[in-house]
Amino acid sequence: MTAVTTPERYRPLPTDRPAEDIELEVLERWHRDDLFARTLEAAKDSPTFVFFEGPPTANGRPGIHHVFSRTIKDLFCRHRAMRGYHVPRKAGWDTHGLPVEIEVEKQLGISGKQQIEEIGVEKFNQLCRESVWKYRADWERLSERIAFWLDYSDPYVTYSNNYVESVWWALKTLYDRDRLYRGHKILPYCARCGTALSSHEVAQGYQDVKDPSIYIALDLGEPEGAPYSAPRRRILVWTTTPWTLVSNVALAVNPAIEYVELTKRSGDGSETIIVAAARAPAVLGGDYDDRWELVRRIMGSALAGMSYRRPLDWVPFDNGVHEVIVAESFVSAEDGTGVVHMAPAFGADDYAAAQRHGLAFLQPVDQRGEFPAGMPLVAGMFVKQADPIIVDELKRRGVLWKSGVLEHSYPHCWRCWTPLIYYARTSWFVRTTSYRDAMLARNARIDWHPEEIGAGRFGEWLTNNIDWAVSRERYWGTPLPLWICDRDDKHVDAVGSFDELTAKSGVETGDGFDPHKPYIDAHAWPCSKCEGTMRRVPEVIDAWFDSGSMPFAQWHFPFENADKLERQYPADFIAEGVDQTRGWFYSLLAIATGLDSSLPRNALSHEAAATEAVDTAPYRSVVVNDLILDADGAKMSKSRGNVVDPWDVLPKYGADALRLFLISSSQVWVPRRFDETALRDTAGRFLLTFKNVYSGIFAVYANFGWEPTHLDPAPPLRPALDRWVLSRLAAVERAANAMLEGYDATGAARLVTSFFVDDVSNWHVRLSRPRFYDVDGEDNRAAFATLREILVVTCRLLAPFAPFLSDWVHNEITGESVHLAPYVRAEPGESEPALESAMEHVRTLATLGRAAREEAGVRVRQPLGRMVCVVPNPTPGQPVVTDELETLIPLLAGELNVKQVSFLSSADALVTLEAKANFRSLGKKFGKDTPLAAQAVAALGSEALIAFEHGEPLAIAVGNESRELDTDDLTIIRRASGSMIVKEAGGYFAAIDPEVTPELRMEGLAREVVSRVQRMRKEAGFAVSDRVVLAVDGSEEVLAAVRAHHAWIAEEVLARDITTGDGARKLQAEQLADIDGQPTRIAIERVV
RNA sequence: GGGCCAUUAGCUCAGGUGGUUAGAGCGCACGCCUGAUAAGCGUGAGGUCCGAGGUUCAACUCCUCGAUGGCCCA
Repeated sequence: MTAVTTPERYRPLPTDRPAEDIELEVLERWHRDDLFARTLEAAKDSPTFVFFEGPPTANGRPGIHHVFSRTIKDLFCRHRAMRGYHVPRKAGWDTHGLPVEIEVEKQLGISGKQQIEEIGVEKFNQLCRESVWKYRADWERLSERIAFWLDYSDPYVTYSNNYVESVWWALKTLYDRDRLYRGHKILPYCARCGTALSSHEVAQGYQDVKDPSIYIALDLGEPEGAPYSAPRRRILVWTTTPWTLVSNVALAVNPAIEYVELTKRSGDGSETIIVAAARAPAVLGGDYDDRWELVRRIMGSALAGMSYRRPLDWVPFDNGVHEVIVAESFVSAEDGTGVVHMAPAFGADDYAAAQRHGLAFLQPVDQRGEFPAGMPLVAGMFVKQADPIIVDELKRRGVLWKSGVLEHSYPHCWRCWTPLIYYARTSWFVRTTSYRDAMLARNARIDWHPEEIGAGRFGEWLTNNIDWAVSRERYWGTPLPLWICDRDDKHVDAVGSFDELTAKSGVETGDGFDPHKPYIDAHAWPCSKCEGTMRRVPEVIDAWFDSGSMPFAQWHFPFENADKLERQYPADFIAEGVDQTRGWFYSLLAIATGLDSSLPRNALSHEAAATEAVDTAPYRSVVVNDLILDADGAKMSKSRGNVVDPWDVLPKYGADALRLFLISSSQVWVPRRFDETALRDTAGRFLLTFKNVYSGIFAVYANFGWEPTHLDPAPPLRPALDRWVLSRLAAVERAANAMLEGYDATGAARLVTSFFVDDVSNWHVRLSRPRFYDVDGEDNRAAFATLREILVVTCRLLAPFAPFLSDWVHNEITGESVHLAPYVRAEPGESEPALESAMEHVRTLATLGRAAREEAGVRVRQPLGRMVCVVPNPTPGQPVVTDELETLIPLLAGELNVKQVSFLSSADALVTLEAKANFRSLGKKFGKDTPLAAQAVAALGSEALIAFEHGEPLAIAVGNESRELDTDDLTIIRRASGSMIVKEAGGYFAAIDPEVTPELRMEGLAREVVSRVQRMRKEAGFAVSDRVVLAVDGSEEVLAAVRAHHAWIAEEVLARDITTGDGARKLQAEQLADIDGQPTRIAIERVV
């Protein structure tokens, strides 16, 4: 482009310039202009769109899946900001909890609570406090690099004093409402480490082991008011943990399962046993029927309420119901005997059943997992080691029915591989079950994406809600603000603020106060109800309670900022991964519902109109994304080594391509594979096309002198091609906006990108290319004005997905950032449905016409004479060839290089008709004979079908019967006949006359020559505006063609002079070309 | 161990109240274009719709069982 003399208004975007380069340039400008702040400032008086940032833990490096969820968050916020909303985005950090502790344990090379205590909680927590910031810089840097606009200047931090104080307020509020209580929780517990394990840890420790598998037979007592005097009746019970039999207090049966009572055929009927009917073969042997006789069948519901004698009587009962059979639906007939032994201290199901039935509670096992001194036989033994001794004792007592060994998967401690035991620990609970229905009602108002999670996974989870165990016997977390009297543990002080703590304990809570362990545990005060001392409970709380408190704790509510909370609650939108279903999505809802009217705008008022503050859930809309898998569909994990580091991907493809790929490859709630090849081929290719249209067409030619002025024709005065694409643009603009408002990012991204590729690049720009060359004509101005509008609006539509390139181009064209532009224009372009449908016709016909040319074997450069078209007519009587279609005919003729295009109202002249059976309709009439009927339909002739189409009856014979057909019964297809080459699809026909007349051939040769010359000009490095002289020598036919089209060729190749036949003439560039098989010498030279 | 979801062209994904012509993009083959050129465009070939049974005139679609992958729960 040496000849460019005008200054470059529009910077080009060389295709070899790395994506990263452009993005870093844009980042630099954002930084310089403080753009994020400016967008907030610009909308400060507008309605607020409330977004909650789910706080990440910054003690791990951010990965590709974080790029994914952060892209989702950013794009919807960005869209709403462009729609004119004020969208504050406060960052937050999740800084408490087990993951932090584990990270520090690793760092110290220690493991387990004992070793932590050896090091000292003070030091340990100090390290935790530092550890959470280990990767903070990485997070901030990555967020910035991927254009996740988030305000990091004043983040909420869950360990900060203000945050902890707000959480205390929430806990006390719950306590005062009787929604926080002390109970027991059965936890997987490692006796060696002395610690309960999280479910995540348990999942890591499953191992196949051999455990005893024993059946015991327990005597039934006489049920009160029994109608018969029974013999000795025993019920069979199965267990793999004999040691828990010491604590047996009840048996459970399923009320809906049938049980059988059997007696030995060889016996005298004085002894019977009871077992689930379905389990008898497994327990007694497949041939049990030979040896056992059925006495009666009993439903589980009838067994419930009976009493029995427990197997071991070593531990006395204190209070509670015991030695009774209870009905429980969790009992299955899949294994065992259909009768389950209950030890409420050692099983979650058992404990829950104990709560329901008021059962006794026996816990003769200490924290080391050992039976206490004083216990017969097993005193001081680790419970698992006591198993054989207990089995022997059962045998001695005649209770053991049979024993064996079972190999199964059992959880072990992932640190020391000690088998875990399920163990009742004192725990504090939020009584979520007491307001479960309110949570369900609030959930019903949440707009879930995808919908199924709200009703399904989350709804189910809420329906089966159990109380939330919020206490943790750990160190680094918000301390549970409860102080308990050492004389009487029913005396409890809940502390809801630091001032309250000061008032109670006298301690100063100003600067330097740290509410964490171990300092907080030092504060004590006299009990107000007795002589005792109030001491804090040792537990900290679940970190999910921290993050679920963020709506108010981020503002230090209720101690300050009540106005901010009022404005920024509830959230209009949140977005996180599916793993948050039982995590943050739940904790937000559980806490907000539990606090109820203690939070502003949080009343449950279903009847209120939607426009009012019926803010019944802490978030109105939630977008849930699924995992990112590796290219082979496997989960990414460190151990597999298939984790993708975003920092490897970003320099290669850029954040725009990465974001666009993640969003558009499939709906965000479907697991997606991360494959660099796919990224390159989809998002990368789209962005390349976008750059090409800007740089290779718009910028290059506009820089020859066009700029937007009043001289540009108004849109209604532009050619149909322009009006068509502007109409499409307006439609896409509307639809993309609607999709984003409905949280369908994938749909919007696909719509915008496919519009740009198909309609803009492949059609409008391709057909308009010659229009850009002649600077300053009316048509040229229309073409530029149209392309400019397309580019500007497309940049805006693309901005949420590809915020860098769109801004670069938008800024280049308009001088303004795209992120300050409106997503939808105030005055959208004209919508012209008739023109859009006419263009659909033309594009379909062009496809068919190309296929016909292909079949005829005539290249596009060779003009042909005529093309005949048929367009399907859904409304007979209305003309198919509308004015709009009429105006587009030249485009079709040009695209297919034919001289004349005409339309027929029916294809009858071009084709013969064939019929194809419609099975759906024929099946109803002919039933089993449908295949025969179909054959008869296929055999119908063209003439009969034409007659049928004109309304005459048509019948086929099947078997002996002849039946008349309806139009529904068959589909008529048309096949080409005659000399034209015909292609058909969906009722469209394009027929091309393949005859090349001598005249057409001359013209074809002339075009061939032009094509060669253009290529030579380019190869010789001439500028597009350079004038040349041209000399052609070769066959008479070629020379004749050149002479015949002399003027046209001269115009096309900018030739001042064309000479023919003077083979000796020497010019700057010369080439021996093959023009349609004829050797031809072509020479050109640049002239001034 | 229990529950849920997925499995469609070589790849990534659409789709279908059960009806005989199952779509798109990429890749591939062939061709076009050569003033977007380390670009652009078109045409075409690719599918026992995961497998096995069953229901039905008819199954890729419905039912049962199974395989593989993923998720959740224990």
